[in-house]
Amino acid sequence: MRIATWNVNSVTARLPRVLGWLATAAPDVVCLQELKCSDEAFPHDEVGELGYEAAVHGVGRWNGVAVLSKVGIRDVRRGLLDEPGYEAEGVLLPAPEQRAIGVTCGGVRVWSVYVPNGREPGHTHYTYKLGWLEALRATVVDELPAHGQLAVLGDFNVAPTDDDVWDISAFEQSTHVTPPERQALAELRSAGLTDVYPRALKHDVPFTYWDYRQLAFPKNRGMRIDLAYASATFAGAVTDAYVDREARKGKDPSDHAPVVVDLG
DNA sequence: ATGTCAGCGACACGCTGA
Repeated sequence: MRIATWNVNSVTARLPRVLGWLATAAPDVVCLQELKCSDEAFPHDEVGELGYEAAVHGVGRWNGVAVLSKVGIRDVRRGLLDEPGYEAEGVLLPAPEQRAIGVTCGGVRVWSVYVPNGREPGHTHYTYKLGWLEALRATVVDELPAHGQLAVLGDFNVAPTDDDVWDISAFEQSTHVTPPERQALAELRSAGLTDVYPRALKHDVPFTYWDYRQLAFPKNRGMRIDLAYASATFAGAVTDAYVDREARKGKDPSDHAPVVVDLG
């Protein structure tokens, strides 16, 4: 079974690229992030023509996650256990955002997640990010006993080590690399998950994200922030994993490339 | 050679978030 994750930066703006990639890469299950569309506006018919059912958690404009599957969809769970909302300047948004969806596909439990960006260390959004990662950990702890093969895939907005960014000296005072963010990932792994490290098809580090600005992609100024965190049973079944950096090239790409994981 | 993009409100482009 082939399982992939891709932050598409608007499924509406990216639809031709997404459909083309689904047709060629032919994953059985795909986790998408940053849909920027509602469940009703999601292109269910278009992905359906390629054989996918879709479970969607989105509301429009920002965020939004989905799981597409050719091998069935069961037990859909929208949002995390006790998921925090974003509190800006003392004002708590009325409900959690659309950043996590859990689905069982062909016997594999899959979560598609879009971790909050954090904006800058010390910002209320940064505190929210750390709290959100803790709710993700609690959700994994809640689900792991009932599921052998389980994986959390998505845009984690954290680079696990200094080697996962193009130049650590460019990230002073930045989110994505701070010790508390990395500690939150370490606690997630301690709950029983393994970082499935993809092959680099070019260069020496399998980056998954390159900023649109300043020629970051041609200069390979990237980051590895799209991750697959897998249970022991899932990780033990992995036969291959790679970043499809071809999907970052050409006209109207997302700023993220898909991560593809093959299970034997 | 290239030096950001998407959605929104409102109908032109500035604002927000990434």
